[in-house]
Amino acid sequence: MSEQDAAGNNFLRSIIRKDIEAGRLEGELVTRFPPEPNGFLHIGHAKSICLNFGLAEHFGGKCHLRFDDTNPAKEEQSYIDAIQEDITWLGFNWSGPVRYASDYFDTLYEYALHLIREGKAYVCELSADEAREYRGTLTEPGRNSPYRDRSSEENLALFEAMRAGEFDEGSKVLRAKIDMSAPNINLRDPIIYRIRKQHHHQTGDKWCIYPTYDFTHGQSDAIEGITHSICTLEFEDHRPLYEWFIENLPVPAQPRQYEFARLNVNYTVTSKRKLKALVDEQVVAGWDDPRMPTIAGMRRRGFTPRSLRHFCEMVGVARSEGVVDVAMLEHAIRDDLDKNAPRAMCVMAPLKLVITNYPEDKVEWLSAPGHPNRDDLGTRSLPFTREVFIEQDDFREEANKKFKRLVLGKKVRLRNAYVLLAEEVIKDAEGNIVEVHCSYDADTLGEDPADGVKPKGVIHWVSASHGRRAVVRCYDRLFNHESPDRGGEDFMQHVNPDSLQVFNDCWIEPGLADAPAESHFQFERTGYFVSDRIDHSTENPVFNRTIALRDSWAKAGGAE
RNA sequence: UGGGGUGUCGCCAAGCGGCAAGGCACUGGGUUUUGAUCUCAGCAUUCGUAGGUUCGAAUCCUACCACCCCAGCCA
Repeated sequence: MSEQDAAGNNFLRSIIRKDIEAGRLEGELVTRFPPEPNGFLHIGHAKSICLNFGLAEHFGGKCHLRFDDTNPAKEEQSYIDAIQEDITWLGFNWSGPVRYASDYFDTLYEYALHLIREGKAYVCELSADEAREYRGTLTEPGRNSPYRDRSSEENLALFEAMRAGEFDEGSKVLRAKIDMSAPNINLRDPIIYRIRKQHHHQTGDKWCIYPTYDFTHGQSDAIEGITHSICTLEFEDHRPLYEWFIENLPVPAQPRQYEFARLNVNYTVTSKRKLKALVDEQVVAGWDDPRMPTIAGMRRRGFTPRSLRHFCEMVGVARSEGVVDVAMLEHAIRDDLDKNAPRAMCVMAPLKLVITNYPEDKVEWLSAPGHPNRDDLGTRSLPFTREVFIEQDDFREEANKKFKRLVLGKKVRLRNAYVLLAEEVIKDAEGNIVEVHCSYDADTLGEDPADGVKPKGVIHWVSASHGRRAVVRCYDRLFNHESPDRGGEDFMQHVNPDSLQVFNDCWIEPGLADAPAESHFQFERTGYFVSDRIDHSTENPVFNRTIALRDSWAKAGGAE
């Protein structure tokens, strides 16, 4: 086993390995990723995707994509489309066609009839409220429904009438007859079919009764020959029911369910319900807003499939619930982009520098590496001119020795260019610094100054005459509370009001405007950015900040 | 005072009776035309607690404690 494998090792791999060794797998490993199309996929789903597809990849098996579409009231075709795009973007390919639990509605209906004929299911006419009462509580057993002992014939007739649309929604349900006194509430005659006079995105108006999750999932797994059905911990209590159906129905295979702990990340929410609320209440611009922990949002923010997959690998798979520090996610994307993103320069809050000893009309095209330690990323040309922009934060009239940038009367190196000396500050009537006049040392291109005194600072810059205007959006965490979830409905109160900051007067090196949408860069000394996949164009460049560079100076209070 | 789970470093997480991996975070040193990267070093005498078995226990046994999930005709 390679080190890589050892890192990705987890209890599920052990289980599968043992199954293979014991010859319990007749064919190959088959897993599935079963999203309900009622929202966009989020980072937690990414973990499940990496797990299910990753397991199949690792053991040379297959992974199906199956939409768990048993509740037409909440589902939409648009979500189906988005989910497929997310999975593909992450770099996974499902085996065979896109599948739907609704593909099996006919079979599921037959299974229900089978249960009825066996005396193991009945039509119940208790209202929802009554059913709740009869169900008992966590500590008290339930009571049998008065409809529990109908004959198979009567149940068959009633169920068929349900299917024919003869009853109102909520008036009747089909229940499995198991045990109303079971300590596991899921076994207290669970509802397996309910009446929903709803148009279904896949089956249209063919059905007015829909099977529940419990009655659908395991049987769908069996029909598809899923060998290991992996879900999150909250379904653990459903496993006995999953097994009950498999045992009591003429299904073609015997899948097994295994559970793992879902992913939680601090300073964020991973609940489709809450994410939908953020969209519906327009706290964000949409499911793919760069601040959203959705896969589409993170993509737009500038995360890469590789970084997300690496993150999921780092996080691991286990059965203990915990909260992963966002710092780990941030590490994953920085790590990837540091290695792979070409470098560029962008000034976000410009201050004009006039290099007084540089000829007015002169333009030098300086060569700069695409990446400091990757020659394969080539070089780029930077126009050097008399007037350049630097960051306002990179100049001070006076400063202590810790400030390694431009100070009046001191020297600094312009990244990939010359060393210059700040000689004069020009201010407006209010005393604001308007521009700084400097002189440059023509012998310092790629060389240290002749006097041997090396400037301690290096700052980025963009030609004022040849640079291009750009809009840069900086994103911060959407919530300013470590666990916005806790305490129930109040997560909206923790929304960070400053999660988006737009810079409209940014200057980028000219070549950057030609970047295609969704290109990743490191703006040196600033952070990692991506050209927006929707709004960016050569005419109107728009970049999103994916993540800032680590900044030990700021951390130590340097920016004070 | 039901059932099902989980408890190993600030956060994830290996470990499966032989003497506590790794990653993130953090701290300190070095390199550096990015206060980035890289690099070196440090970071659990201890595994929820208390007993017990054993030459030996995070790993086995017992009891206790804490936290999570379950009473949708959601998934």
